[in-house]
Amino acid sequence: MTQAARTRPAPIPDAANEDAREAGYAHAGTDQGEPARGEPAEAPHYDLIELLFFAYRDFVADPDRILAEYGFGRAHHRVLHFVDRHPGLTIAELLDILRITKQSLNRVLKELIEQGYIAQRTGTSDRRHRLLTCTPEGRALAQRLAGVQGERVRRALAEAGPALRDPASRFLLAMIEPGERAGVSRLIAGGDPARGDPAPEATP
Amino acid sequence: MTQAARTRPAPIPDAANEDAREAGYAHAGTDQGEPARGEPAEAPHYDLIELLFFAYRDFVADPDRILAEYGFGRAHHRVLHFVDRHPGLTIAELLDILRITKQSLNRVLKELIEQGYIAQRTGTSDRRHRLLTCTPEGRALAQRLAGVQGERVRRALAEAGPALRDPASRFLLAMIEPGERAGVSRLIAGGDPARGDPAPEATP
DNA sequence: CATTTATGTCAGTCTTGTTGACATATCTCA
DNA sequence: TGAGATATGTCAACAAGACTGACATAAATG
Repeated sequence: MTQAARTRPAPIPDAANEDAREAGYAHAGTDQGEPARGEPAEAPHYDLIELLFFAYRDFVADPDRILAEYGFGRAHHRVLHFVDRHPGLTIAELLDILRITKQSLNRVLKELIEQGYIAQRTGTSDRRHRLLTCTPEGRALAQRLAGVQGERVRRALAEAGPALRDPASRFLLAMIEPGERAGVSRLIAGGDPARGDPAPEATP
Repeated sequence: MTQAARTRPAPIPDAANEDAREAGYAHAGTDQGEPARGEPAEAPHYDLIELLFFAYRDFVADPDRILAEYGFGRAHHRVLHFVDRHPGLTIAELLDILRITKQSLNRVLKELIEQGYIAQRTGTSDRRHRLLTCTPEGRALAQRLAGVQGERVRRALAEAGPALRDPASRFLLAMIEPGERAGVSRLIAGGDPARGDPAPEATP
């Protein structure tokens, strides 16, 4: 057993310390402190804020376990995922999606290439470009990872109601920076990340 | 300008490389490859998977900017947030919420205490416990951080429809590991993280 | 009094992000 | 054609935040 899981067995602490809540600078529950007379300035949606934290925490835990088998991390996952979803992606496009520096990207990308999960080709119309694609191994891993995440989503919708799919999507999209939403929508719709048009089906 | 934002100005790449999609191990869009005859084994919900990634990315970007002013990071934010929400929280409870090691927690917690954002008291019924509370400064910072995240949520609901609040909550809750949901629900409802009952209002 | 529990701490490692500087190949435009 | 801009690659250093293992102390508990 690792140290991350402490000595205590229960997933939720079980110490029944009745006095633990004699808070000093206390406040609790629904009272949110008046911000400035006049405007009640509604309280933050603490429920959604925290649900997003916990949901994301569990959402990435599944892939993390698989990635550990390969000696990879989350950074590798993101690269593999978007390259799998968008074969022919360039470095610049990937940088734009991931919002990290090219040095950070290069480190993990180099490993994925060296270990045969991603392949590079030189662009033909612009030979400066490096077009990234997954090898069969990379594709298999990417799909295994998407599999466990998709399974969590599938189960969530099955349990909470398939009707939630659309509202959940719309909420999450609205949580994205307004200026980015169009690009993200195109990307998710399978569109070319570089342009506005739909995905040109891979030429066979 | 930093290196993270590359030379190219556009948020979405603008190179019109028409040939970029002559993929090698190509696949695209909706075809998901047959998994094993018999069961069609529905494709993963790539839309929700990716929306979660992008939404979370922007969701944490707001606090990150504020935290940088104080020389703090995301780890400090999480600690501050849950201590603010649950005054009198113990170390063990916090470890259980955050799912990190005590060493990791201790590093950031020590900084928050030394710099006067969080205060510690010894438990009275169990003097081994350290009951954590925010100082006024800690509370102010915690609320400023919750403010920007709450504002994003508020705007999302205003734009995509207030009716989404409940469906979004239910979806996110369902995305959480089943065994954890009850505890998370209690926590969010303002309940004592250690027990099953509602929050004992802070004794004045 | 022995053991367990809650917490603190030292020391080292890993992943993944950052900055700054510089190199190379290729494309574009005047 | 040649000057610049663009796309990529790379070296070196650094920081945050996670991890591991080991050990120390105080307090509760039987």
